[in-house]
Amino acid sequence: MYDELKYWYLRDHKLFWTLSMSQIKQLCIITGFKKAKKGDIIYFSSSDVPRIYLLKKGNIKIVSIDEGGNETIKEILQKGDLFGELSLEADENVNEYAKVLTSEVSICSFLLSDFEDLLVRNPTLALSYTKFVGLKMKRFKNNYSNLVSKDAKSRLVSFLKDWATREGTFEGNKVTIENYLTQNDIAQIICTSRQTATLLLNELEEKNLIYYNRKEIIIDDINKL
Amino acid sequence: MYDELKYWYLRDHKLFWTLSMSQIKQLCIITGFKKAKKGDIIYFSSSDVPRIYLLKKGNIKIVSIDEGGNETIKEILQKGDLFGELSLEADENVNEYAKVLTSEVSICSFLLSDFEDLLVRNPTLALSYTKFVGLKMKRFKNNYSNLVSKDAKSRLVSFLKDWATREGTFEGNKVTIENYLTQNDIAQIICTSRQTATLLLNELEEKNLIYYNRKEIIIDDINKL
DNA sequence: CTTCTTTTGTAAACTAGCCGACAAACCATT
DNA sequence: AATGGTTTGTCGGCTAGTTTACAAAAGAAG
Repeated sequence: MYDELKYWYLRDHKLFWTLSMSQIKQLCIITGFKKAKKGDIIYFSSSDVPRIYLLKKGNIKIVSIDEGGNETIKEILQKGDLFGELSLEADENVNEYAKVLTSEVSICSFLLSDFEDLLVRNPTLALSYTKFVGLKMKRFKNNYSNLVSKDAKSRLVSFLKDWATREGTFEGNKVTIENYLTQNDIAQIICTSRQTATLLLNELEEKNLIYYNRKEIIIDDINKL
Repeated sequence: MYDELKYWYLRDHKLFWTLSMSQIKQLCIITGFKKAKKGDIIYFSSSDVPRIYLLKKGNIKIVSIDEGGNETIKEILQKGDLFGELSLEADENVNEYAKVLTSEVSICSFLLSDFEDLLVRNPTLALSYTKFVGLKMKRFKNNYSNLVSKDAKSRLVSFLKDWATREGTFEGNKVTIENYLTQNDIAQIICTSRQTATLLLNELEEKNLIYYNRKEIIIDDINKL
């Protein structure tokens, strides 16, 4: 029963598609499972043994705290995303944790060491995993060059577009996004101050390009944005 | 004879340490080899078949051109670094090329497909490679957060420190770096304008923290920087 | 409904760093 | 030693975006 559950949890993720049910079962690498609710903080780095986490349901943000004590949003994760020691190397000096954004999330995790074993025994999986990490790197690179070459406004627009395509529900060119972020969150994601983000969002709303409130964001026509 | 050469070229890289000579020889994956000199441009993305490159000697910069036509430095590579389709996935929409910085460089390359085969057959290598890519991602993340939270001055300082530890020759706390970058290059690396970089470098020099010229940079005491 | 907390809206002052422009210094080549 | 190209130095003017500060609005909790 419970094994079957585990199976589906992993099977869901495209990374594990190639594995047979018995393989996953045999390896039985899921060692942790937890639920959490809005506002909860999940420490994962520098805590006991290194793990890899799979977000099964809901949304979380990965936040890091620098010496000065101010927090930066590193990533926003949705259902199906992996996080934790993705580089397969424990790293103490990073001070990151996850914060729950939606009303309820469920997360499962497995030990890094177990995962390594799995990779060594399944070269094809190892290859897909490498591509997966590579893809993540590309996204980062992309963010980076946006930050370098574009201003806050276009950063906001491309963030909204990205968010829409990843999570929005489309009706033609009209997209509705369930909004689990505060304007402050958005500001941090696009690397600007809260005030500037507010300003820009209102500007977009005045031009009738978007409709914003705390529950949802509606983009009237994603091509016009 | 030539095979032996290939062997050493790969063997040199820590990634390939675990492989035996016969393994490398058998796989015989090195399919390209070229020399180039200062100012030369090496196209690698979107050109014919995807490859992975290994910089054997000298320094190059990876540059990308955006729609507007202005170039951004993505990375500075030194002897021993890998570049190209590291994420194992060809990607046309990135417009990147490499530009030679030092008087002479040599580069060898192999086909992405050959490398994939190698990875599938050597799970341990696959694992190290994944860690290698992961490490690269961490560096990027680090740059990113520097850009977000630090000003130009501290970005310059941390770049100099990083450069020094990677390539400088130490005499106690005094470091000498062979300078193959122009101030414009440095400016692009730390994401600022050429003028600001000049200003900051001169400022550091006035305070006797560094000594700068076109051939070398001497950091008087890396701890005081 | 009242109170408290979080989120959003707005405005004014300030500043880091960009941009354009130009001169001086340096380097390579003939 | 003359020429031409690249790199470095320097100066204001300018602007995107920060910071500080306060108020209004929206939720959450009793």
